[in-house]
This record gives sequence, structure tokens and C-alpha cells, in this order.
Amino acid sequence: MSVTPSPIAPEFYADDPILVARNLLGAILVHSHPVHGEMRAKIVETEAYRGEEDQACHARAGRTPRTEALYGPPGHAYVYLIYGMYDLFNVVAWPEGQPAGILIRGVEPLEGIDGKTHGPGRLTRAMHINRDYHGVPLWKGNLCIMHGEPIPEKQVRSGPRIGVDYAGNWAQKPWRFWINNNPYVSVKPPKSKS
DNA sequence: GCACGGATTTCC
DNA sequence: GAAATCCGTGCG
Repeated sequence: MSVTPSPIAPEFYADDPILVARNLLGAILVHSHPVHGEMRAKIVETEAYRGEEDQACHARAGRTPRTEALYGPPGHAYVYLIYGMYDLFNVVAWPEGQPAGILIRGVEPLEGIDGKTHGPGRLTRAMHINRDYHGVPLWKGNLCIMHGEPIPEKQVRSGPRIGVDYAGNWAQKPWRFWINNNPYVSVKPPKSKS
């Protein structure tokens, strides 16, 4: 018999954002859209952004209207516009009052999805996730993250986050996680010596 | 108010 | 390699 999919409880996200990013690999993102129907995809790439001291995290500016959601209770969506064109989807992590988010950078389509889903801007477009979802809970409602098959440690890779070179030393922290050899990871790992 | 630049993607 | 294209943040 198949396992009944169950939502990931908000307590899951209250943990250290680095661990949350790691443990979100393999989870199932479900979007029940009134027009486009039910879309399901497996999370295969994430990045953690943790705390005001993290110079790559939006919360480096402290509490502002934009970053308020990062300080809110874990398990809610943090969606924002980047480069005037793309909505990026994050999950708020860490206990309330401590700002952190997990950026979803790549998902593997399972059902009902048209378009490319490797890359944070592509997956939101393909799954029709936009700023309307900013702040919504992710364990109930139209946009939901469900438990999936756990990813064994041997299949997990980590490395520096993408596109945050402005963040100095923080840019080098290995807070990006992905499933090894999965084709829906946005950036291929550097080719090991041949 | 206004200038600056960004957790990206696509096209030349 | 650079454009596309908004808006949050910082500063005046």
C-alpha cells in the first residue's frame, strides 16, 4: 500500500535553518491551483539564510516591512520579487523572533507541472507560486509541503550559496544543499577532475 | 523623494 | 557578456 502523504508540521521548521534546509530535501511541494489543478514536485535543492549577521540574508537590514515575515513563526511562506522579474519561494525557519528562511532552488516535477523547475525563478513560474502566497502557512491550505522519502546522507551534497558574492565571507558558507546527480538541481556541481 | 542594486534568467 | 524590469532600502 502507498503511504498517505502528510503535511510537515510547523515545529519541523523551528530547528536550525541549516538542518531544515538539509532535511527539506526529498519533501514534496504541493500546490492545489484553482485553474491549473494539482501540482506536485520533490524538493531537490535548497539554501539556508540565517540571522541578521548573515550578510547574504535579507534580515541583515534588521526588521523592515519586507523582512518582517522572516522573523515570524516558522513554516510560513516568504515570497519576494527579485530583479523585477522573478518571485522566489522560501520557507520561514527558526523560532519566532529569529529571522531565517530556506530558499527552494530546485524541484523535480511529479505531477501536473508544465515548464522547467530547475532554478528558483523557474520553479515558481512553472508551479504558479507568486507573492500572493507571501505569509501563508505551509502545512495547510493550497500550498503545502508534505513528507517525502528521506534522502540518505550519501546522496546529499552541500556547497556555497549561489548569487551572493556581495556577502563577503558569508558567501562561502556551505549552506546550499542538493541531491547528488539530480537533473533538477539549478547549478551543476563543479566537474571533478576527470 | 531619488538613486542604487539585487537569493535570476535569457538572449546577443 | 549584458539586458530585462520592479521595488526595498538607505540617505537626503
